[in-house]
Amino acid sequence: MSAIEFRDHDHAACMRSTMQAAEAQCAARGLRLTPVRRRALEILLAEHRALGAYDLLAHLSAEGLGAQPPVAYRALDFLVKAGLAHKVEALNAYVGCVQPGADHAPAFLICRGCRSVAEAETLPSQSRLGDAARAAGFRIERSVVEAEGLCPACQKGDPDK
Amino acid sequence: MSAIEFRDHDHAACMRSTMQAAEAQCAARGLRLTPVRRRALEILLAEHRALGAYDLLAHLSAEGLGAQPPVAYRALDFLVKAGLAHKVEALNAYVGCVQPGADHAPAFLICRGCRSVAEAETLPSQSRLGDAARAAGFRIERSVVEAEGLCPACQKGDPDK
DNA sequence: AGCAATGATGTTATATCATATCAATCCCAA
DNA sequence: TTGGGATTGATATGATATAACATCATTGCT
Repeated sequence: MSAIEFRDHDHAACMRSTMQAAEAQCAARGLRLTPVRRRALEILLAEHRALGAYDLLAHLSAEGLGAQPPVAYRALDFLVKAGLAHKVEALNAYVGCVQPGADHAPAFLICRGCRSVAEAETLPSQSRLGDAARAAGFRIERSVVEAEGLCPACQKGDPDK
Repeated sequence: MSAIEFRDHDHAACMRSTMQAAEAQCAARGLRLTPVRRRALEILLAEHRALGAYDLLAHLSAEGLGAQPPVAYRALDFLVKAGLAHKVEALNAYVGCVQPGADHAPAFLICRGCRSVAEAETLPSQSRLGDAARAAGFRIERSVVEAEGLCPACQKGDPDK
């Protein structure tokens, strides 16, 4: 994997292509990417960071797109269910998915310096936890794999990236 | 690993030996296992389930061991820092550690039927996420590995185990 | 077009999880 | 025996999340 999130890249293009992919997904699956949902996704994708629901709500309400918590939570719920965003459990925060499409079990690298979040893939069934689950007769339905630490930029003492 | 949490076992003995190990740990490291902390750990170990901080508080206050949230959170904070309990991020809840001792990066199998939690070990550096981290130059400091699903008993339609 | 069913949004209120702060107390060591 | 650090008690508040219900929009049916 590439962890593009931690590297310099053409972020405008990155966002455009991700939004296009999201739209294609919704069209293909009959999901409605309404203005609030679309804007919520754009906000989540604006930086490769996790945003709290109330942070998102602040952005939305500044744009007149709703002022109460349920607005943000409903948009997040839709995006997460549609696989367009993920919840980062260790932060109680949400991040836009840069590979919308295939169902996937995401894994995150979370920088505690700049709060950037990079997404990788897991195969829980191939992990040691998968071994343990098989041995115990446990059926895994969803997995949460998150690592906190320091991204390359923050290791160099540049917490703003 | 054995996932003793999902199997019938002599739980009284299980708790006794875990509490002894916890005491030994504290003695060896100069930590004070005060009455509130000790009781909190016993409550967490009473079943192999995750308890919310306020669930724990309810037990404690029923025994006259404090009535306000900070009591529970302070006890949990101590236990987690001492490695005697863990936070289950996916549930915002806490579970007693059945292998107190060595610093470890725990991984959990969480049953959504009966809320039982089994603890396994991870080696994040050996996982695909570890590969991704190395490739990205990311330094992992802490990892969260949790799988939700159904334990053997709940797969058989026995949600009370 | 008219209409019903479903989905989406607006709004109020409240539930749940967690911490800041400061005073009082305990415990050990010098 | 007293002083400093850790622990506990108590009040208040902050942060995250959902329940419930009214209204509005979209779609599909006739």
